[in-house]
Amino acid sequence: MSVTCTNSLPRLDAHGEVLGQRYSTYLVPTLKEAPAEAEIISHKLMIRAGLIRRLAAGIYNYLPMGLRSLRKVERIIRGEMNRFGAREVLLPAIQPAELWKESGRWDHFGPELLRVKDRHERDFIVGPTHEEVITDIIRREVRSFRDLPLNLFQIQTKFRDEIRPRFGLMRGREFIMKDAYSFDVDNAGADRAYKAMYEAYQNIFQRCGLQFAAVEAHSGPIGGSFSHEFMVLADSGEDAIAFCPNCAYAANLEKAFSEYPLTPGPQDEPLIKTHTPNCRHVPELAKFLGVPEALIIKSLLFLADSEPTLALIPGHREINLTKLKDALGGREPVLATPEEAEKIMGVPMGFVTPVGAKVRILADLGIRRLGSGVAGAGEKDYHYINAQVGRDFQVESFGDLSLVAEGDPCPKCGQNLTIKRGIEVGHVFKLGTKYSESMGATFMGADGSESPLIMGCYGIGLGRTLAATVEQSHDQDGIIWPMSLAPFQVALLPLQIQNPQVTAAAENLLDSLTSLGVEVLLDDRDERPGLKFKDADLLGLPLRVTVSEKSLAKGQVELKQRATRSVSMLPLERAAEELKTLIQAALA
RNA sequence: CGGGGUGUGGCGCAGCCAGGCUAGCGCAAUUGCUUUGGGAGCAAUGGGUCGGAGGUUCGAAUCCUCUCACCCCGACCA
Repeated sequence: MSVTCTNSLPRLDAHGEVLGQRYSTYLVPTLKEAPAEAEIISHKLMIRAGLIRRLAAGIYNYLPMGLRSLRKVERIIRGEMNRFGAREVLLPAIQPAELWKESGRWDHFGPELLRVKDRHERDFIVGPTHEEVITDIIRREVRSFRDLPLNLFQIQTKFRDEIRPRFGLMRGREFIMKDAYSFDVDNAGADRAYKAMYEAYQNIFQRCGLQFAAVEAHSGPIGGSFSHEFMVLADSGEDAIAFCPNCAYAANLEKAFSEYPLTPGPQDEPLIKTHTPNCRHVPELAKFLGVPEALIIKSLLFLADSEPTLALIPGHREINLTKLKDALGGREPVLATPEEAEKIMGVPMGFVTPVGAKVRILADLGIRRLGSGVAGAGEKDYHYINAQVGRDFQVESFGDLSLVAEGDPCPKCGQNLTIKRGIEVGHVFKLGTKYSESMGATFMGADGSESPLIMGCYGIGLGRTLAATVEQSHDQDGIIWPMSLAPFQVALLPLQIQNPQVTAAAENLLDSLTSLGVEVLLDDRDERPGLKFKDADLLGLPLRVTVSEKSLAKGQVELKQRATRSVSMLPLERAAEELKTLIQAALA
């Protein structure tokens, strides 16, 4: 068995990638039908186009074509990170448990954290993120303000044992992430680092050809820090975003705030207990009493670490669990079941009352504006009318607990907000001193005093960025790659490969294109034209060049642009230069 | 974790409820001939311990028990 050898080695680009790849010697297992496991379009197309294959739930192989695109995302990210002053490192995937115990996250991270033991029964984790490791480096190596500021990043594999991985690369358990960590001596410096990363991220997603928005994000109970998520707009996105069509306001629904319209309840009216048979739910109660739903004080019983808390919110509003969790100091609120509620409050759900309640009561700001309203009476089939805040029941604290809804007024300009869906591809986060304090990462200032470093962290999901690109850029026939992320820039299709003239013309074009640094996939398979066209559409390379007997007779080749489907003829001898020009224009 | 569903050749599926010879179909693969600008035709060929284990039975892809894997929905509003 012998293999035919080409007389020369292939041309490589500056990154060591093959410029002109022959389909016949590549691995591009395209499929006519999408495997049943794939649900969303990007997942289906990435499998059908032979970019990825699933190994286990939420764990994927990148095949050669997929890897080429991944590398391009990686290079764009690396370039912008370097440009904005971050320095690349590479940290281990496996980390000793001690570090996580020190930061407190060994106990608090939950089952997402994959814990493993080595042969000596010592505890390790597979890194879901690297704050601990990076902080450990800094506390060992950085002593003085003279070493600062510093921003370190890496591009590396993470593992998070997600409850429910789904949508292919979109929410995997193992995934590749760019994570950066900044260290500054003061808040002003930390803000500068944050702004630099914000700008870098805008460049990155722009260069990836994505339609995206930077939105205010939930920052959790980590302190008075702030954060932004970079969202790719797509209907299949797992996140909801509130947008103002008028001003620049945009926020993750978890974070979005609105002072929604509300008519205050009557003041200083007597508390009246009234019979409300079978009125368990807000709409039926409002209808029965002939009052607006907003006047009803919804009392929801939650358990946080089995401690009961009553959350009050106007009847026409919904609770934002993320905000409630923050109000509970980061403990996960779980809505009590009807049985638990009845056991704790002594009445069936729907009649639970804040009046005289022995549990902790938190209320939405709307309740304070409401002043008084209809509340459960703590007795089956009875409600109170004119239950007044402060007089009839006491609230431990008021806060923003409400979920923003479509049409709510914008907190900045008052215009009606709209809600769109998005895929979170990046997150910039001001951490403050959470890790530097718990892990003792301090520096000595010019005045000789020792202070904790101010940190920031900044992440981008590479696979998710790739999937989001496909999600946003495809048609019925397949992927439409932006020039910047396409595995190859040109698909070169000789149609009659048994015709030596056609083959020679294609080989010559391949040679001149690669000598100009153009990335070409030459479909040298002995297949019918229709099949090659279908595969080319599926793979979605931006420029398709067809070499056929027909066009060759006129000294031309045919160019078809994947995105626009526009067709034009190029003179054979100038084809390479013209393609090169097109590519440069697209990348500019 | 709760609910629903699916595991049959590389991919997509039928067969299962009413057990019965060598387990089928389409695509893909291999070979040959024809064909050649939008997933070709004909012919032949190869490939499956029917997810796994146990059980019932003369006989199990099919029925029962256990188990593993995967997918979807939910884990949210009184």
